[in-house]
Amino acid sequence: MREQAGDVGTADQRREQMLRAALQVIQDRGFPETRIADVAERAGTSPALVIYYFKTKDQLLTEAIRFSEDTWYAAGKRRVATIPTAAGQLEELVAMSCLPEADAEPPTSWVLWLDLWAQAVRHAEVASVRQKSDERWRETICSLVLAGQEAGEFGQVNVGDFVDSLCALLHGLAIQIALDDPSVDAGRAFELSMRFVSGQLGFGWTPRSRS
Amino acid sequence: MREQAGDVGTADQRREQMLRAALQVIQDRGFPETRIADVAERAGTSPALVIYYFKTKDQLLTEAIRFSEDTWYAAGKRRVATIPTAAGQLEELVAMSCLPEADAEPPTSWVLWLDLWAQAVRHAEVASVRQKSDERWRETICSLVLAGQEAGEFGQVNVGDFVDSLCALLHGLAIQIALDDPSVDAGRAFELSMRFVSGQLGFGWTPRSRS
DNA sequence: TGGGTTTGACTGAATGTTCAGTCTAGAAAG
DNA sequence: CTTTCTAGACTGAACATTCAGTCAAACCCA
Repeated sequence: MREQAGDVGTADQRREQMLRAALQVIQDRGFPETRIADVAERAGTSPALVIYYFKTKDQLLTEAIRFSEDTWYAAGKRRVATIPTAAGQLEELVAMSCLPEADAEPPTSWVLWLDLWAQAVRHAEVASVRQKSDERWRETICSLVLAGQEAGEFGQVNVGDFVDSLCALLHGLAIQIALDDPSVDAGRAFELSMRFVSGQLGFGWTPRSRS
Repeated sequence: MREQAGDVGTADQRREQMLRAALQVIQDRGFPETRIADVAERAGTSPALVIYYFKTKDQLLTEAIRFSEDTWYAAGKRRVATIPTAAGQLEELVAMSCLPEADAEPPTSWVLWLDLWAQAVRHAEVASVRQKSDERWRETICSLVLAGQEAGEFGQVNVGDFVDSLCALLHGLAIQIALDDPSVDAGRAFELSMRFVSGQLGFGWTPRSRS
């Protein structure tokens, strides 16, 4: 096997390159309208090669979504790890699901979620990706809140109820953001979420500048 | 034109019949996978006839969604009108967006919303349907809350913030319900929503039996 | 070392299917 | 007889997938 330093032609890298390309296409054409040819073009290869790596279009798209979710979750974990207080961590998570990131690699945007949800209805594989992703996310928040409660940062609310409500709220706001709704932009969504969080958990919070 | 009493062949009725058929197909195939032939079959006619009534597939689907939203909104208005207190009215609206209806004609289900959102991203016409529908809904709740506040039923929260949060929450919960998420079923969604509402507006509320 | 053989990455040109939309003509109503 | 409505057959384009093979690196064995 080629193990040299700057080698960009490895199979794994090719795969990932295609997954990224797929995500971009999904983002601007939508999941069901995404053509293999588009992905190939974006990745600078031929349709046949895409099929060579992923047996079917379906597999390609499903893996792309999974890839996106995993990356997003990993980024969340990483960012939270750098923050000391539970309140700060929670704020960071809320920020992640409200405020757009400049870096964005791959660009896990809200639009993708809309497709994810719509596909999950009929597509079992996608449904399971979503389900797992959601669960993972909820558990992250859950344990974070519990830690905050033990540390005395947060009041004693029912954690299960709080987490489910917060997640629903964030998803609902994500829809507005994704669709550019004039009444709720990203900043507003962030503020509403944080007001909910601080109100429920009983800690003080005031709007600051965006990071 | 035929104006006789029991006539089911009128153009308008034909249209509506097709719209209903379209909604059913969208529901179980998804918006982008809905074929003219499916709709025709469901409506018991030919594809050509469907095109005769709606010039294009796109127009058919868009109108179907609009039809669904309008019907749903009208039903909401009607139901709310029969209830005296603002708190009761609000509860009814929350129930409508959480609890499944047996009658359902046409079956405005959550699944449809997922498609609506996903389509709205790229499809301007659909986006405007969604936008208007959302706005209408928000205004309904808004004026309802204001009325409740004047009547002294509700406390003095910022109505704009409350409405946007509630709508987001309801949408987020709708996703879970639509996707049969094990952690949040319809009943739970209703309870979480009502707890939020009563908490924010400061009125007493305890779970009762579903209507 | 050098020949042959294997293997993985890759491609361009088919293939076959699926559909939206058209065309033509027949039925029904007035 | 004319207008409105309806259907069956058809067309043309779009697209996923297949196929038959090319090319080059890697491995093997004398």
